[in-house]
Amino acid sequence: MRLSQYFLPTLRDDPNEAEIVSHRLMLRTGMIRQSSAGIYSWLPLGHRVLRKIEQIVREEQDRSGAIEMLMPTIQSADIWRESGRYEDYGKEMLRITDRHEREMLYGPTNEELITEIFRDSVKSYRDLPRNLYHIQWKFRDEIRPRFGIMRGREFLMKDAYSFDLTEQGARESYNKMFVAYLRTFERLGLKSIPMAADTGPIGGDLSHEFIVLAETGESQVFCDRDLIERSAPGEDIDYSADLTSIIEDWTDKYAATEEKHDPKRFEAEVASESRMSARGIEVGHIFYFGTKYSEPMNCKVQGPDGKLVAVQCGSYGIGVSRLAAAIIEASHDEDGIIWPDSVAPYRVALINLKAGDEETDAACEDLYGKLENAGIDVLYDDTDERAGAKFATMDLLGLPWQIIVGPRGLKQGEIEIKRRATGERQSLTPEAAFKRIVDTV
RNA sequence: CGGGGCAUAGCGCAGCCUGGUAGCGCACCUGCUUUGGGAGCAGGGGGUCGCAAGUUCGAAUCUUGCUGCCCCGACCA
Repeated sequence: MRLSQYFLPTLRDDPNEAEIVSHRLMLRTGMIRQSSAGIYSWLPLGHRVLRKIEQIVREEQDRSGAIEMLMPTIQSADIWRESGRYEDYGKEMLRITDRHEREMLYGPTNEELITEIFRDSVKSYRDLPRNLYHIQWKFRDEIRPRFGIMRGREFLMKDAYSFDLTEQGARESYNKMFVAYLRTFERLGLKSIPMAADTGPIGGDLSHEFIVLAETGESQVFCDRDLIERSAPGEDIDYSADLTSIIEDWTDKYAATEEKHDPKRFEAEVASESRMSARGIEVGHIFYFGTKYSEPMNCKVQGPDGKLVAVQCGSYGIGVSRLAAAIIEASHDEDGIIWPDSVAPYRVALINLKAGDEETDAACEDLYGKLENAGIDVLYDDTDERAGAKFATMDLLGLPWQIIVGPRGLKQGEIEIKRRATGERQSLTPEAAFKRIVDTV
């Protein structure tokens, strides 16, 4: 993409209303614009990031055996009456009346809808287990939206729903999602820690929040330092195998959010040098809820013995739009964003230090064409801004690599590449620079 | 929802107290000079001063009502 042709309204100053760093940077880099309280438009740059995150989430869901679909944003109140949640959900649910005075709502979640679909289509245990997911916009009319995209009212969420015949089966489905989440967050360049969460009326040990560590995170978390060193299972993970040992490995150390923190247990279980207190952001939540919806909504299948049984269910959320902010919270410096390679809106910033100079233009055009042909996303600053302004803007945008081309270097037959994360620079011939970048993909 | 604050150009702000031609910085446009870390000079464009009513010869400024947004708290992917 040529910057001269792009839509990238950056801001030099911090907007007054932006309190946290991700909100400030998202506004300044022209990723988002507020539309009303807690509701945002995603401008081209932000949209690219959102799509990249979404794609990684999708790939890991697919790998785990979950099946993608798409449910609507608007739902009928009827199914929410069936589950009994229509009254329970309160004012957080945005209620809408259509022209025929039918009661509708903008979905804050989809348990009811997926349960209705499933019960109408599946009658036999032979069609279990299944895990269905979608990536769709949700709306929760938060009392106080804040922190930009981080706690907006409208947000993009991946939500998966598992259906099993037995509790044991449900536990296996749960474990698959657990592992898929570890892989997802790692691919997004984040350190995530699963923490036991409230299980609600069902009880048991099957609910975890996935917390990303970031200095500016909104909740206080306490854990064993060992957990930070763990890495997620590799691509070759076999989801049909027993995953219990992996889960145990990740849950045998102390980890709790402020709400569930027990200082006495913390001190008893964790050696003082391993005790860690940090800030975190909740980016995922998984839980098993058994027949909470299948029972009242009559979602039953015939078992091998011919008897009807209510299906065992769980649901699994990832805040896709929130992740964009969480990644920035976890990865930035005083100059701007530092995108992990996997979600960067463009991999390379190509900086023409003297647009209009024949030799410089030619060198840039050549590189730009080669990079594009190699399938590498490149944002080419072909404007006639001054060098300093270009550097500042590109540092702000935080693309992983900068290729800096100017007449001075070209006289020696060299251009410069810079790694945004470290600031490390290297002078190379254009050919070597191209090869260097291609090799990192 | 309780408490606090703000609303003047795309962004950041001054002007309001003490009513009288709407201003500054950044951004934007034109020209000249400049050109490897947010350039300089000159010229220029852009504002129903959140909305409505009131007071007044005259309201960004005073009064009342409303709306929007932000911050703190309880709640949350």
